[in-house]
Amino acid sequence: MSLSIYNSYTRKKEPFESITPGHVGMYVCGPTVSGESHLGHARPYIGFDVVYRYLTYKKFKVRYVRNITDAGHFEEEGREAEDKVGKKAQLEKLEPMELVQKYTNLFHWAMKQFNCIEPSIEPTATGHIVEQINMIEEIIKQGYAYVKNGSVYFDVKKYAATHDYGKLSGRVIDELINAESREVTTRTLEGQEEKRDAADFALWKAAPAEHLMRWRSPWGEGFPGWHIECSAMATKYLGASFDLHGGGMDLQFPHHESEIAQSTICNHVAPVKYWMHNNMITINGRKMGKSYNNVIKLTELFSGNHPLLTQAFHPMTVRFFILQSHYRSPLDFSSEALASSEKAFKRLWEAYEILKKITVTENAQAKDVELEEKVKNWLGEMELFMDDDFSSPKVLANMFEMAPIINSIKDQLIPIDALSSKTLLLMKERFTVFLEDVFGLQGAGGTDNNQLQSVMQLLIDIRKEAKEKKDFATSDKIRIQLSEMGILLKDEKDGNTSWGLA
RNA sequence: GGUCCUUUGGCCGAGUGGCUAGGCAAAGCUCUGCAAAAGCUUCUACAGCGGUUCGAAUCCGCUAGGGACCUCCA
Repeated sequence: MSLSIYNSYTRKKEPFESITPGHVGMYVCGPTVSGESHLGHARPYIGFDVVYRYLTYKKFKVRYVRNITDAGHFEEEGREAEDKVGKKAQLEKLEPMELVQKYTNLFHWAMKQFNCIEPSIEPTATGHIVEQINMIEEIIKQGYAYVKNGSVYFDVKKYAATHDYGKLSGRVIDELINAESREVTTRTLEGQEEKRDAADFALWKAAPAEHLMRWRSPWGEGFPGWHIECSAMATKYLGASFDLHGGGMDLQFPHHESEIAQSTICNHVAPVKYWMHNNMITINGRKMGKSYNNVIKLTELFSGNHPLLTQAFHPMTVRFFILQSHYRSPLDFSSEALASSEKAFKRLWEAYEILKKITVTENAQAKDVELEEKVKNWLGEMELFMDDDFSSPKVLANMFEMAPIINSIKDQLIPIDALSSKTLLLMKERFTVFLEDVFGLQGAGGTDNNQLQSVMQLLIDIRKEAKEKKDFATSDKIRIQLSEMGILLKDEKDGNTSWGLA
């Protein structure tokens, strides 16, 4: 019953032992709010939400920190950022915080749609400029950074001489330093000529005159480099050394590698005990990303308004789709795959709804010992699977094994006393814990409206009367028209009729 | 060019030495006024070649395909 986590740093599954017993410090790289979140972004936030939920279920007190990257050179697509100071009226100018606000709100909205629990602390980069400057000063003091033309760079070569730079991402330092490989790349790096070495990265960048986001620093006006914010905020809220750091695989290098270097120099200790990296969501086998021009934004996904989508998808379908694969495996998106997840989720959730309604008699013994054992085994495995590096697909598979049993109990194909009352109660409890508490899933339909319930019951009664009178024209009219409205009637074995959203 | 990963049935996806993953789709059956839902059954795959082993989808090698990172990136 103890949790193991695959640590990207050691490339091994390791037993999870938190630094402070009973407590976990967890940091996840949050969004850059210069644009709208897409399906690819959904993976880490849902994946680590499940990690957070599971740790909480395991009785850890978790401090979950997820930043908002709101500092940098932001421009909105289709809106010119050029801002010759004073030439335009205040309101005509692009205000970077306007973008930040807009996309932060949108991100929060999406997280709510996905039923992701809010982090304990959601610090912004712009709110921690002082901490970042302090950290950079400390790195300079330690002799691992140098100032050039108002910018500050981290001295990777010096750091690599005594530290294992490149270990997390499996990089060979010599290659990075000599950087011959860069000949292959097409893009030229900004400020490259200022660096002592190509592998060095910026801690602070001097702001050009037209740059809107700028802060005063000991080195002149500028803005923080991309990597320093995470180091500064993680240190501030989780301490020099904390338990878990999560993010997408694509952040391993250079972002997380640099984070390790900065924090190690400042705090004289490795910042993170367990590094976790989720794999990418691909589309036609290719990573979803801005530069590939293949992104599906979350708003498009929820509305179905995208050429690659055949329909709209409910956030819970997306959540379920993501949980159906292991977080370290690549996950290929297609409208078809998502549609199949939608059906699967609906089936599982309906079985769960039925399970919740099953009345358990007290202290009944199992009549079907073989089935009893199977069910107990499936239920017992669920936690073991999650303990094994969060194997959510296996937990779901076990639940699907039990779905036909639940449905059969309802239809009395399996007598309720086949299973002991103890096992039935355990099944109810395990389903609730895993589906709702750990996986954070919710029913997709809003069918719990009392008035709607009453109206539906009335229609069902009328239809039943019509059927009894063999007035099938009326009964079919009710069924077919409801179906056109997206409501499905289900005639059940016992003569009752239930309904649900299609 | 370097580093690393990956290739599972019509589709999506678990699985790392021996035992049915699971889902979707499809087909048949049961139930049903018809249908849907539900239940039962069928579909038994691991890129290719070679090796290790009593035994390999699972380990090793080679070949072929795909991908990620090396550059903003979840």
